Amino acid sequence: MSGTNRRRITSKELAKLAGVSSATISRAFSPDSRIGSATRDRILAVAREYGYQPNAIARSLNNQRSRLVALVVNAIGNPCEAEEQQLLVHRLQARQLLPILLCCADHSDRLQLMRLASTYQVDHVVIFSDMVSMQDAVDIFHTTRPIIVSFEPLENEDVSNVRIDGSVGAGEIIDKIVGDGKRRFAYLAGTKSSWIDKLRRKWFADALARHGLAFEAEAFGDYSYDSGFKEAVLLLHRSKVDAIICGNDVMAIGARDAARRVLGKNTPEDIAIVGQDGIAMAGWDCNDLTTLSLDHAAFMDAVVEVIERHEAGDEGPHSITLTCTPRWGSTA
Amino acid sequence: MSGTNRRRITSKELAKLAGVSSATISRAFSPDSRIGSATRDRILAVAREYGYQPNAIARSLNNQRSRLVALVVNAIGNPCEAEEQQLLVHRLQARQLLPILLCCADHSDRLQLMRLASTYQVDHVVIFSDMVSMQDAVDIFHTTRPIIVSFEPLENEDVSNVRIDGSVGAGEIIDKIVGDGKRRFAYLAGTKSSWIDKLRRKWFADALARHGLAFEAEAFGDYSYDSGFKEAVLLLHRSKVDAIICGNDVMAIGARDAARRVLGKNTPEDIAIVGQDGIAMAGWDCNDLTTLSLDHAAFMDAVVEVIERHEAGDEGPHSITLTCTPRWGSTA
DNA sequence: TTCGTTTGTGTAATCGTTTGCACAACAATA
DNA sequence: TATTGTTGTGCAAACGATTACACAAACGAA
Repeated sequence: MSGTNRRRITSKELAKLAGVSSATISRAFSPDSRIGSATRDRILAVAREYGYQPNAIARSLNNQRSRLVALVVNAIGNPCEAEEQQLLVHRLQARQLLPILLCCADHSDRLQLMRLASTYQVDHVVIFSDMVSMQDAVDIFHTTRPIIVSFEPLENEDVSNVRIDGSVGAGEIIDKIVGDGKRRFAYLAGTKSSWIDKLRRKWFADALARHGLAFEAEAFGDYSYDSGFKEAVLLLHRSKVDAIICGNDVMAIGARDAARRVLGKNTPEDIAIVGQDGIAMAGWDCNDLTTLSLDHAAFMDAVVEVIERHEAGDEGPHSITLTCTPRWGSTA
Repeated sequence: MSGTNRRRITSKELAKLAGVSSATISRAFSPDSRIGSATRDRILAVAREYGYQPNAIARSLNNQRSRLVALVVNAIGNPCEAEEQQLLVHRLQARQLLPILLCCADHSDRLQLMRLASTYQVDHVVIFSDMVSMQDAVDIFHTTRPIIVSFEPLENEDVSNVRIDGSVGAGEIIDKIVGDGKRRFAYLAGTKSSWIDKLRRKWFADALARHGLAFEAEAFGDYSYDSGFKEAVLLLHRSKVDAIICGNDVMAIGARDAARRVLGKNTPEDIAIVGQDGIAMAGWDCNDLTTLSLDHAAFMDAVVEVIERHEAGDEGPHSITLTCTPRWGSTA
């Protein structure tokens, strides 16, 4: 009930109250273990009365399984990651797995943070952040069943991963824009160091190459609206591009606003602007962005699929590849 | 190094390797404990060599302190919560506290979820969600140092909390809009059942009352853009309001788009639209929303302040109140 | 009746730390 | 030299569960 007692009751104490041994208490809470159903019912009743719940920390120590999952992300504030995390957290919760969030943005010491999480004996690790090297992650979590990485830089490691391939979708988008008469492309990257971003850029660069074109200008932001706005202004002042491919949707919205407000250019007539991610906001009436979109639900299904295989004892490595598709808006 | 050994080395094993007892290993990792500095250095060196880190699960069991913090939120996808969570997670990480995320949206069984988290002996709980009753939270986490609730329905409980008061700011916004000649107000609520939303509505209703006005129409959404859009359309079709106060910024953006696109009404001339939260997106050039804004950083500072007092052993209850201020845009 | 099997329960070891207590070595003091 | 203090270390008992093993009771079959 609304007990205000500070201390939690232990299985040994409950055992005394129910007139059994603590082993029997434990069995009452394990779905398939040899125990009389009368005993179980009685124990569960007494447990409810005294608010007893088995201590997960103690259980984890004994089991060698914590049912904790470390989620290594860049920034929750980024809508794309937020949408994905939301979906993943729900899927984990449905499986009685609890997510521990590690946020790598800003100047936190990422390695130390991962080391800290690893001391909690997490059962799984999902790396979304491209700010940590895969090798560091593998080293630090060497004891955890091999980690899952969300993107894949090369086919180098024997690490389970979920890979995103947008090359085909990027091709379709470039075809359309070139078909509309645009020839002078710029790439507005998420970050300078991100390998994810380098891969994504390559999808579009390859598609351009098939038309005998290449990026005329480059700029680097930080995945934020403000950086998209600011870099687009600079870009459009120093070169005469008529199409900008952006590292994500939020930057694309920033770039669109910059083009419209500062340069007086409209999409798609004066300039084509393309985002990446396919976040919900891109589809809002006020944005209506053309974007290379990923099915986030399918993405997270894939992540969970790998986790479940690991749970089942099949350590893989497993690899699942997903593709991105264009979502057409009025900006390109 | 890049060891691929599955099992983690224990303090007892390391003790053998270093020629000491496991107690000494433990002391080497405790900042202020009686241990010779030569011994400590040697142990730390050997530990690094074999990749030893103390097992936090075992430590938690012994210490009765897990350094885990449960964050009970509605939805990470909601930008306002995402921004706040981001700030909070950083502050926690800086204190070597790890956040466990409980996401209450959708149809997950919130109570069971909280019970699950409570078995992990979390040191603190922060309730952001208004989908769980405070009483449930207090009951389930009765063993944890009293929980922190982000808003406060009434002065009813002896629970530490951080309270948001927007009454003054809401008054300023209403004054401005009434001064601009608007008289017919609607409230587009976040949800029907949320007590947070009821409080927020009251701030504006009280301000209207001072002008001898009241809300002429009401509608209920779910804090999403789509619900803001849809409900605004219905609202504007069935009543002749010239000002809409929305439950959050995202719905306000949806309402603004609906007014513009479906009804052909512009802000602020034809209709005033006001948001709440003060998320970054509200300030984007394409939105430029007038909103009752909260300083999220100060908010999270306050949450951490309470956590730190609890950590220091002062269980309070503590209460901190923050106020909201208008952020003027072009929609009102 | 007697033996083998099934069922339900208790005993005790284990998971990997931390920490109170005891004690040896050594330094400082009288 | 004998007497205190101070340091550094080990021993062993927690912390709160789970589970292999042992065993008694109940049951069916011969």
